Amino acid sequence: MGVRQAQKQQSRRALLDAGLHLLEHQNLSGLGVREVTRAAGMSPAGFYRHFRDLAELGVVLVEESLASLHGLIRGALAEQGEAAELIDRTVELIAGHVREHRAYVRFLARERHGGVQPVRAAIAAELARFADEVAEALGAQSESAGWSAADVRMLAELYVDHMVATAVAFLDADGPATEERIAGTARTQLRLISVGRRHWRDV
Amino acid sequence: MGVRQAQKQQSRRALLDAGLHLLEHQNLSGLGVREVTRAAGMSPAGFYRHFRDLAELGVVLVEESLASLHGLIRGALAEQGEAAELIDRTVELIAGHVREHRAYVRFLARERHGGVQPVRAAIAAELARFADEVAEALGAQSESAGWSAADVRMLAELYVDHMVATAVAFLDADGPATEERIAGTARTQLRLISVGRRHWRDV
DNA sequence: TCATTCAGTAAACAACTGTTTGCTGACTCG
DNA sequence: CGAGTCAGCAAACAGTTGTTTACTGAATGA
Repeated sequence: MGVRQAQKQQSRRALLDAGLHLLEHQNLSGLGVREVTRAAGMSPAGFYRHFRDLAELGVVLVEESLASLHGLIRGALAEQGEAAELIDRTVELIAGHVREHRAYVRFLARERHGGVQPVRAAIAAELARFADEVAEALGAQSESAGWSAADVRMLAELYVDHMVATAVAFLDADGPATEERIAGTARTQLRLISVGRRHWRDV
Repeated sequence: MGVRQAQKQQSRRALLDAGLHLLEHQNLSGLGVREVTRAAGMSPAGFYRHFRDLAELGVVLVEESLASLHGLIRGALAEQGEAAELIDRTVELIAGHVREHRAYVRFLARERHGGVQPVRAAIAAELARFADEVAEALGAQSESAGWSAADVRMLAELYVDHMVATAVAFLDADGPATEERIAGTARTQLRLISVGRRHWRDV
């Protein structure tokens, strides 16, 4: 890639970073083009060399956010071991992810039901793909013998929803103490679901 | 109440209604004072006779939203009967509530993690109070014998989170078919949790 | 009845906003 | 080298914004 392209990419990155930073305390629908370019050290007109809209910038941020989340899910599904310790590790994985990608997670939580339709649609589509992935992994496990595809799918959705809810809860933790309380709650809830799963066919 | 006060209340209502209506397709942080007064048929300056801020208006909307949700929870907890049919009725209750209070539910979903801190805090506080209420009701049930207070509390949080997630899912339903699919998923998930609850102490 | 209160107004304020325009100057490539 | 590309800029556009000001006129209550 030439110097020209590299410089352009750098500016684009600056815009995305400035946007992500501003969105930590603000909604996408309340963000302004001038605000972003100012924070990125660029003139307002420059923005349009990279994005048509702020919505377009938002969609790119969604893709980046969910790419990182994707890694998290892959990691959690790849784990092996006893159910209890698997749960512990999953929750710790989520906590770590939130610590490292705080801005992305906050952005996702804020815009998942936010006022910008294309962004909302992008998030919903990606989360649905995650549920597919989790469903596939669950279906391959021995505990799912005798489960219908629909039931596996709803279990996957329950897990994804719970993961998102837990991540969002971690966001608002104001110290290690509350963080541990949230982790404890999440673990117990996962354990409850796991018990339900084990006795699913005894009804 | 005198004619004077009644007229003032009416204007206030008009502002709240206009705000709620505009917030169906928009974020609170993207809303403008002028926009609201225009929709309410009032001059911009009139707004300040009723609210200091748009955030203040938002907090009032939160209180109204959660007052209606409160009725829903009371209703669900008061239900009696077999677990399976109880679940069916609860999910139907949620679906009905979303149909009747669509704008309020959308507003809650949007601002729960939105960019306006006081509104976010108000929602979080009210949801925590709901969890308290649910926890109390659960603790009084015979199925909770031998459960620690902390475990009952986490179960209550799981139920509240799930209720909110289900309500939000209903919002995006684009027809009776998807609505029924969402209801089905919610029912199965609740059934799974209920199975887990029944076998909680067998671990 | 008549002074007082006060919800709502119109007008003005300075400070923004998104977007387009023509331009410049550094990179690209034949 | 020299023509062409194109990222970023300054300036201008016509609107919009939140908030304050002094005001009006209907409801109030002695």
